[in-house]
Amino acid sequence: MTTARGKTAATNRLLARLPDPDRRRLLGKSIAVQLSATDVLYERGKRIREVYFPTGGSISLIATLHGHDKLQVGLVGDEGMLGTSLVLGVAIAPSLALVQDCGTAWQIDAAAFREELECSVALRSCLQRYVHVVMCQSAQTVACTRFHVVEARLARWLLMTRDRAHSDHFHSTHESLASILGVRRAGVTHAAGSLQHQQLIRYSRGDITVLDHHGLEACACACYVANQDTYARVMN
Amino acid sequence: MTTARGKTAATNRLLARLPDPDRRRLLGKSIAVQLSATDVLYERGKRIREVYFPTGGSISLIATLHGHDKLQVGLVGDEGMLGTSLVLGVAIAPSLALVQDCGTAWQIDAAAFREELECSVALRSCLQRYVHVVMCQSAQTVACTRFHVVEARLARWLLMTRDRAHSDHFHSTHESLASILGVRRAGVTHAAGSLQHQQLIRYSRGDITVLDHHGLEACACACYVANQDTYARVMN
DNA sequence: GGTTTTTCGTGGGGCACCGTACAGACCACG
DNA sequence: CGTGGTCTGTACGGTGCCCCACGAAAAACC
Repeated sequence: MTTARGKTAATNRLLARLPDPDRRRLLGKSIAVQLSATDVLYERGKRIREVYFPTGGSISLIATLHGHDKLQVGLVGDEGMLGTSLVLGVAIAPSLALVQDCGTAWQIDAAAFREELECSVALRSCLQRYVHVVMCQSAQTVACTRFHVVEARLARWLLMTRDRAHSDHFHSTHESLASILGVRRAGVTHAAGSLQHQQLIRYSRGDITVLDHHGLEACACACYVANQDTYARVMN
Repeated sequence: MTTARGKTAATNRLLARLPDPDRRRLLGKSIAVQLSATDVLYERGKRIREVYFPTGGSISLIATLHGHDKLQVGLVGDEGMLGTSLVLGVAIAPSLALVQDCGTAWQIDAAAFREELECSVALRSCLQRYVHVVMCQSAQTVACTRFHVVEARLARWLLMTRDRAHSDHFHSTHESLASILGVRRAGVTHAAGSLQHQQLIRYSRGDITVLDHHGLEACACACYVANQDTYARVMN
């Protein structure tokens, strides 16, 4: 309910878990960058040149099927990182990564990141655990996308984005939501209209406000809570 | 087309990539086990006690949604391994793993496996790459499950299982296929009937024979080839 | 201030698949 | 040889979403 505009010092939750020396050494090799909406950070199959630790905003991981259909397969904010492949020693991006909600991030050169991985046991351990979380969530998403109706999946997306925006207010049109959920634009209009009718959200021309996130949770599929649990269980 | 019943010395393709000394040391700590159909190797959320390197047969990774709906999210044979989580330092299984097609595997105690991971750079590198492959395939599966029709997904599954069985003949009822694909049993009957009508497969009471795998590939979604490409590209 | 662009609402016809149910065919077992 | 269990074929009404399309309203641009 709180809009959380307290502008807490921008941090990344993965980096926050590192011992001070390790984090400091990593940040020493990093630069703070601004991520603007629709920026393309990775393209599927292409080389990963930098990794990112978001400290605000969110990045969408998108799968494309032979050019036409698109679908979001992951959403990364300050709870995660971009470039998990490098943690596994592969410098190829598995999917398109584009900025959904503008924000900031720590950017590190791929080679420098690899060096740090070698040096820091804590970094390796932390990021490998995160990769595991991503794999679990990915499996969950397969089933979710198959079985759950658009309205529930939309509610889940709204909650996830809200968490990463640290705000009840963010931006996304029905059109882009359709591509995220892998449905028609009209399908989103219908589902969003229903949520608005239930007084759970309010939106107008791309401006979305979450009015009642508890109500939204009730509307969303259990995948939202399941993913949160996975993160908490594995990372602690 | 060849039934490949040549019973080539049972090997695991991941282990085959290791330098001789590393592989020998790992196998020294392993035992050969028989996997029987419907054996449960892992349960979601529970501790992983052993890892497996299949040398025959196939194991199904299954996501369950709040008890009811089931769906296969991965299929592992002699091209892969079970227990990828341990490669990431997590001893918790992300999904249910049960034997689909009986066969054999090398089994290694989790602790011993961890030791080997520490020792062998080649093992680490190889398995981390494999984890990356799994992540890519998982992303593909999300989109596939969302967009592709049952017949195409069934065809893909038949091809994948055929590859892992190293045979055009294997066993699975419409009922179990329904749970794998996340559709009704009647839906499988319909799709399988269509494939049989096209002379691509023949089946009877659970016995499935692939008659024309090139024709099946034409029927299957591009995800089959895409996953093969991913494996080849990343592992080489 | 008028025109274009973006965003959202809505409608009709169609398709893939669902839930359920029943019946025939084949196999195993006593 | 009969009986029961397993596996498969099929049918019917219903639903969620598709494709296509048109219209309205708000914002952006000149």
